Amino acid sequence: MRDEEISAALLVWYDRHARVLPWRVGPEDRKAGLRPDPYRVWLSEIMLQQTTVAAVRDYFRRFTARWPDVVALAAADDGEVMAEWAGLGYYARARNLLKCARAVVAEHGGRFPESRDELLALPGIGPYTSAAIAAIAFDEPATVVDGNVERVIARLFAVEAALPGAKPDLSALAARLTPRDRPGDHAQAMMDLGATICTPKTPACALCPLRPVCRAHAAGIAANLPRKVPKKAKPTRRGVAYVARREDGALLLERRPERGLLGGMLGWPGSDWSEEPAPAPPLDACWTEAPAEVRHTFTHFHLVLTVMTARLPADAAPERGNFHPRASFRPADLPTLMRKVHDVARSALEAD
DNA sequence: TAACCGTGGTT
DNA sequence: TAACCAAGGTT
Repeated sequence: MRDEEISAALLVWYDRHARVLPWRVGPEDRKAGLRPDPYRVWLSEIMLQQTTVAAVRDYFRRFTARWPDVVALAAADDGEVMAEWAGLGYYARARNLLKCARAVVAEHGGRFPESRDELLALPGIGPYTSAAIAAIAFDEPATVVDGNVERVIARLFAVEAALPGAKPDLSALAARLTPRDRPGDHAQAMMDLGATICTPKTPACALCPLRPVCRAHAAGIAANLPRKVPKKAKPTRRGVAYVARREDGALLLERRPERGLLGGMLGWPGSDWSEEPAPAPPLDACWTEAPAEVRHTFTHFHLVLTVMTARLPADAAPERGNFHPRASFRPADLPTLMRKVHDVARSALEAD
């Protein structure tokens, strides 16, 4: 079967089985002339980087309700955007989201550029996202290659070389299938197929529109592709977090540095995270160790945090951090690790 | 180039 | 339960 016929079969499947997503214009509406809002396409693509659709849904709804267009987002307060992103992870995305919105306003008059190269020059937009926005929002015949597409292509052409080394080969093969007509729907169809049929562990080949032309299925090795180089084991680090509560209920928090882990997010003052962390209380007080530890796993290490709590007098003067009044403190504004620390500390502070 | 950067669901 | 995995980008 020719490449064009494979693409056509995929679009027929997509017309019937496309997922309904808050940021998507479905195939019927698309063919009727509707186009998605580039702002919503961009926002969804940033949120979806290494993140599942289920996790993104509510964040997308809250962001678009609060900041309906790129001009509004560009004018937003940094802390409010970081708080709204809290829990979604990879916080550099949120910092770059603001940089990008402000660049679109300052350098492009508040409208997203339509070419892949101009999109690629914006903060937080890399090879995948630039192609996705160009194809989905602007109908450019850009080839979109994400983890789904890599998997679909590796199986379709039975590519046995391991990722990430095989990525250039997979991209070249994916480019052969990119149609001049409906490139955006083609990209979304490839990703929907990978997410719902051509899944990592046990692909539903019986339901796949490309099964008749899939070389991995013919060879009986679909579930074994794509091959990947094994990942390194995660080391375990330890640390101490300090939760101080003033008489009036105010809590001592500090804004983390822009760069690095949880950069730009609110957190509890604490030690370094290492094999043997040095204690680093933010002020002299009667610190009590909480009865439970906090365990959390990041991308490249496990973390075990000891939680220390203290009650402070009204005139306490900490060396680090700022007091946040009880009325305005929301655990949901914290990254998940810090939320876990709060849960443990609250139990300890209330368990008199 | 390879390390860094979150989190929650699935297996 | 531990490993795997998800619409990657930056340095």
